[in-house]
Amino acid sequence: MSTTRDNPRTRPAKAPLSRAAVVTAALALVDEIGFAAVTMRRVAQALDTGPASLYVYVSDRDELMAQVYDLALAEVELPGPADGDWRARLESLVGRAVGVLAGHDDLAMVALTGVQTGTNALRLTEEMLRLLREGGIDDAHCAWAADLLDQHVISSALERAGWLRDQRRQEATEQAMILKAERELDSVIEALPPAEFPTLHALRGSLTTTGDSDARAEWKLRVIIDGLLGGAGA
Amino acid sequence: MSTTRDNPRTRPAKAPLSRAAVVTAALALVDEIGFAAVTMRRVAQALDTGPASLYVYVSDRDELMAQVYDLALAEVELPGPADGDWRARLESLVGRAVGVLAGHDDLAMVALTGVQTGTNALRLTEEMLRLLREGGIDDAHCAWAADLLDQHVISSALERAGWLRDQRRQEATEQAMILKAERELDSVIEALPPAEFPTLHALRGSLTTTGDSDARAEWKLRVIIDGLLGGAGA
DNA sequence: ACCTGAACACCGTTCAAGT
DNA sequence: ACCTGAACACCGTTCAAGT
Repeated sequence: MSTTRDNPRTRPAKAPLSRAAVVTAALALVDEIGFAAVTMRRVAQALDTGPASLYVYVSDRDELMAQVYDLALAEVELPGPADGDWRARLESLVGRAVGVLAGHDDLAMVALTGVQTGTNALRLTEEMLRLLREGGIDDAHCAWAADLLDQHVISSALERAGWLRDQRRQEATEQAMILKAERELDSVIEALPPAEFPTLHALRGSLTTTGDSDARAEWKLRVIIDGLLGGAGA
Repeated sequence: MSTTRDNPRTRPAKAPLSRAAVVTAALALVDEIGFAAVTMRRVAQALDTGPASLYVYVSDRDELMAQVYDLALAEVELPGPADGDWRARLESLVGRAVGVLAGHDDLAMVALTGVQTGTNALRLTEEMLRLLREGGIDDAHCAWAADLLDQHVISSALERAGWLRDQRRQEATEQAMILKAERELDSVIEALPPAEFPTLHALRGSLTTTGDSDARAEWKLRVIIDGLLGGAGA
């Protein structure tokens, strides 16, 4: 595989370094080797240069990853009239954001460090707020509601990314044991003293069935929107 | 400060290494220098030993941090009858968990890597599930509800930890400019084309007032519980 | 048998020296 | 003026060699 990179036939004649090229290469690497494994040195290597050269275009690793995060969010298409009323559109928007982010390993971790102010992040926030207002959510609460939905997007994306990673690893090892993590939690609960943990024992079956992470994320989103409409949220 | 550690008068005669000692030292370091800055080497240094010695008691950094996370959760007191009905107790429990975790910098990041199966994490989950059932939440949905509440705890703790960090840094530099991040977001929105981002402009005031992170976390929690009671959650 | 010094294979970031 | 080789100050983890 290293021969492919070095082969002048498969590599473009020139590699005109630029901020966009660095960010694009980093996103491709996230998909290839995973978020945590993307280092400045590896990004540089992918661009056939030294790590020091990257600092001409990005100030540090965190800033680079923030750019990568926003580039990924460009993949999220805003829902249109065909997606239904404001609530259906909001659910579409959130679902797509989760899907896109989960498709780039743990990239959503970037958003945990603070509010993202990239163009695409703002584009999604704008649409989220617009739909919330259309749904009659109080102006005073829209910001908090968007925050809550953002946290849902990030958490669900990370959960789903982890699930996908496990899935892939399982495929690679061809193990028949479906969902190792599931069985692990099951046995942990089983070993707990029933007198102190009666509820965990009673609900053991439903606690360890984590397979349908999609259905769960959608259910959570419905709960949040219901809450926004029903109680203190309005 | 380094003289204090080396001074035999202030240091116990022996340092009997153990798993508990390693975990306790690591938690103290998280509070002192922050989650990201805690390395195996620094933990070893705090215990007057070499980094290799830690691997007798923990298998790697992730496992150590999982232990530290669970040790921190021991600080969370379960609500009692004095805290009110199931809902008031649930809100207390969640609020305390957020407070405790936020008090240890970004330690909550540990919980993003997967379901935590430490004793204290399970103790909190047990109580959460018990209260949800007492509140009449369907058995089939309790696991998902606890998951949603967990995500809220972790997200809110990280948000609050970041806010506390900014606060501390601000005090240290004695800067009068209150909440730099706030003003930054404000100016970003201001610079946005109003035609494309009308809602962000309209809600600019409420979007950039992030000060009361406590009130916001409590509002979000109310929304979630309302949603659990009102709609698809029941 | 248990512990650990020293080493291995990495990091992010800087900056003087080159073009 | 712009770019980058080489270096700096770190990492997590391993393992052979000591006690």
